Amino acid sequence: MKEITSQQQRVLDCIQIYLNKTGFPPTRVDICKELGFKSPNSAETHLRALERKGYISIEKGTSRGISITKKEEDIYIDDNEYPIIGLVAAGSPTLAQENIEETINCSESFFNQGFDYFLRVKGLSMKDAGIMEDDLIAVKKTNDIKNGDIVIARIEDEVTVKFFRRKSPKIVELEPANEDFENIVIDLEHQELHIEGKSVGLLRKN
Amino acid sequence: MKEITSQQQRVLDCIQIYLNKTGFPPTRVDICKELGFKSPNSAETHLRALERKGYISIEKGTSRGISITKKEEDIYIDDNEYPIIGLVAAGSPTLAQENIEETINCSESFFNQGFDYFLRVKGLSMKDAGIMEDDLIAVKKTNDIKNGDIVIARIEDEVTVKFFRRKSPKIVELEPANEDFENIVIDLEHQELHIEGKSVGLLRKN
DNA sequence: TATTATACTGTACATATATTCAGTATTATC
DNA sequence: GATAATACTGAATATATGTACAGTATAATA
Repeated sequence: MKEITSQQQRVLDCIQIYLNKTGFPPTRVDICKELGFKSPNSAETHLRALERKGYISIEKGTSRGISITKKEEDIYIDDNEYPIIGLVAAGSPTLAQENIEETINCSESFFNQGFDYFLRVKGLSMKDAGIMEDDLIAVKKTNDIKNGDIVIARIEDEVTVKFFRRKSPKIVELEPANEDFENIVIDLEHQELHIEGKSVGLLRKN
Repeated sequence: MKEITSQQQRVLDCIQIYLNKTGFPPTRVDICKELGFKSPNSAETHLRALERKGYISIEKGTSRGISITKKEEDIYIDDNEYPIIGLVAAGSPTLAQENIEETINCSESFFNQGFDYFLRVKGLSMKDAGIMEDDLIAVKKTNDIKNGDIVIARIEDEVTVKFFRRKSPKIVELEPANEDFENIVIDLEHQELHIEGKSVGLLRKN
């Protein structure tokens, strides 16, 4: 992270204080009022400098579109805050900040086994297993998968939740729990299958 | 804190998720995009309702001037031990010591609303609602029941979990979520129906 | 010495945004 | 049966806000 000047630090502090006080970021004019500037462009140039140096990000054309960039230390989940990650149609579920909807505080042993994050379910392909849309699956990252486990699997770029069935050393079937969906048969010689983890529990908020 | 409707809850959740994702609150149009509304006034009226009920505050004339009011539950660091009670075929679920299988430690606000105990589900009469055998339902003791709520009901000595449907002032139907089960029709003039509470969430340990 | 970054004032303008008004429809409440 | 609350669409508007442009001045850098 690049060095910032004392004035830039004042602006950065001002944003944080304003956020704590109001719950939303300041406008250029708000910053000017707080710090005594007379032109909104004074705030603008400082904001641009802070963005260039990686301390904030600014959404273009968006009012109050300032967000303070989280330091890496803050991203890693400490102790008992477990992130909820949206199940995106394409791409792997990652712990990148922008994918985290919310966090839930509970103990590591909440679901008997340890787990790593919550995955928000899309669709009804596992409805007969009692997994409904918007349910939160407690996911444990592991390669220790047994037949019949509910796994979070990635095929190419598609992430899906299904029962795991190994048919032969080279053939794996991913089986939905919904008669409207078909089994996904994967020939490991020709297709790549990545197991993100398995379900160790489920949480539903009405 | 007053009750809010499911749509108002969706808007509240939308604000929280938007905040977590971007670092600043959404505009009316942002909320419309997220929830599929076509008029900014749809978001506006929901926001006004949420403000009136004390869930958010809105700064007048200020873009993105929404802040989520902290709940009392969030201010106190509460973890409580919530008991798991077995759903016995006959008799009311009671908090008597001998009925408590185990306790679970979590915050009161774990399921958005407060709740009182966990009920372990027997049978599959609610399977199409994603409630499977041995699941734990978070039960809130209340008489504030709306049609479509999942209630824990006692008829004479039999305790059951079903959808609540009031058909007329004197007729209530308890509707299972499983085509192998029949609706239970209760004539309040001739049968006693006691509502133990309603489901506000669900927990499953694999 | 020329260039770049910092640190401002001041004006102007397109547009992002809150907010009001006019409707329609359904449901709950009195 | 009337009233209020919920749940929307759709259009219109004043203003809040981002952002570009034109300047001035100082300090650091190459």
